[in-house]
Amino acid sequence: MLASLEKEQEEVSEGDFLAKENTRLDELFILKKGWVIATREEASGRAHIPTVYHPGDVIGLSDVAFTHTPNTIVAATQLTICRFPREKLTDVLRQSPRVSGLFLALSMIDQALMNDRLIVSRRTDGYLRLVLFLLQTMSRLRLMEPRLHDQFYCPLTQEQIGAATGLSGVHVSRSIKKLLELNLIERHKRFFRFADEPGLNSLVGYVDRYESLDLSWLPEGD
Amino acid sequence: MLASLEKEQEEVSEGDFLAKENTRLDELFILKKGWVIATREEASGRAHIPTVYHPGDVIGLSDVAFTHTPNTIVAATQLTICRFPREKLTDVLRQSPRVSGLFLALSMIDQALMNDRLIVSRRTDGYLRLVLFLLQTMSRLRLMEPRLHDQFYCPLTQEQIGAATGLSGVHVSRSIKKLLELNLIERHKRFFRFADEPGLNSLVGYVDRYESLDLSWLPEGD
DNA sequence: CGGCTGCTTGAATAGAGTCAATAAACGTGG
DNA sequence: CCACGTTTATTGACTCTATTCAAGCAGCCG
Repeated sequence: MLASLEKEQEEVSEGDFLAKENTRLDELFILKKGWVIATREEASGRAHIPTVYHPGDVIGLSDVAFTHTPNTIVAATQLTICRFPREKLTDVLRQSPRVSGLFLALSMIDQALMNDRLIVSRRTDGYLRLVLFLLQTMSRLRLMEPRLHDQFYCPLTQEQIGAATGLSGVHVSRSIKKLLELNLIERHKRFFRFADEPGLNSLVGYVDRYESLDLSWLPEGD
Repeated sequence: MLASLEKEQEEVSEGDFLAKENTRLDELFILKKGWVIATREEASGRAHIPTVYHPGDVIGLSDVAFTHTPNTIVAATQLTICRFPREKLTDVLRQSPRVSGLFLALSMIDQALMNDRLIVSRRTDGYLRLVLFLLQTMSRLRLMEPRLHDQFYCPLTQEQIGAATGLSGVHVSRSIKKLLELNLIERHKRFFRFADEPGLNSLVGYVDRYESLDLSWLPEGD
């Protein structure tokens, strides 16, 4: 079932749009390769990135239920994607209780991650938002590529990291510096390495949600 | 189908717990009457309220996918609830594509609302967080009780509103004062009335997500 | 070797938090 | 019905931290 959804792959260039703000989004995308960001301009004019998508993610699960999406969805790197028209979602619901449950689970997971981000976004200490960003990104990437161990390449500019964490680009730079000085991370260009992951975890009380999944309630069969 | 889920109602007293942090949550709750808050203590020790539930909400949709919930779920008022064991979710997935889709839609809606909150939480202007809180709450309550028009009773203390918006209790008081001075709202005790709803909307670029739902992709039948 | 973009650093500003003191509202029991 | 104590709300003074503006510094590509 899932395989049938991923028949036709498609390449997308960096900077291309998968969806534009205030338009109807009538398909989902399954991201096979690359990073995607959802951006949104806020009333004050500042750009925000509510979500960053990584390989394996289903893009648009929080948008298809609405007549128009509030987000602009952009390829942050070169991509490989599979399109997933909305009617196919209807088919899935009709035909496969298990895959339906998986979609529901995905949505729940996204919500849990966003909850964690929401809490941290409300603290004043900005560098902790960066810490959570790094930890969540690492966890997510490890899911698909366990061999990454303790480091990853972040294709986003510091300005974009700021938009994703709610900091100004300037402050992202300062926060990285602080983490370097505390010997919590190392960095070479856009590679980040965790020098002291337990230390980072305890700073924000981080829990890897992927490690505490319980999907025993999913129906068996296809 | 849905009716069968709501057979046995149950009363819960204010202050009672529906779930405790770091325990397994193996049932959902359908909230019939009253307000419920999910609370969480953050690393620094400050209390946060990531979600406030209102009549009609399904409580715990972001928690059942995990072996333990990060949230403590508390009755903010006297409640009427229906329990919804996790196995029943499995039944729903197996038996009713449409209700499965509805659950998925609910989860998507929650996500969209949280996205809006996340964006606003990242701005510095605190009184705007309060504005969004009021607007989202009003929209949500109107869903079930359209006759409310432009006012509602908020059973939460200002300290709790602060925990829900990411402000200190003190600052909630100041922000309310500011909105009163701008003639955007009126207030009598814990009743809030919108004196200028368009004005409030434009402050935060508010969009009522409930009014832009598109559920045409839900399968027909039960 | 320019010219671009992205990163770093400094100084000044603005806004939210904290602490603390008061005032108002609410509930309880006499 | 009133007096008391507790909780909740308001206000002021001060601190701390992220932002903004601005200038300088890489690093990359043509």
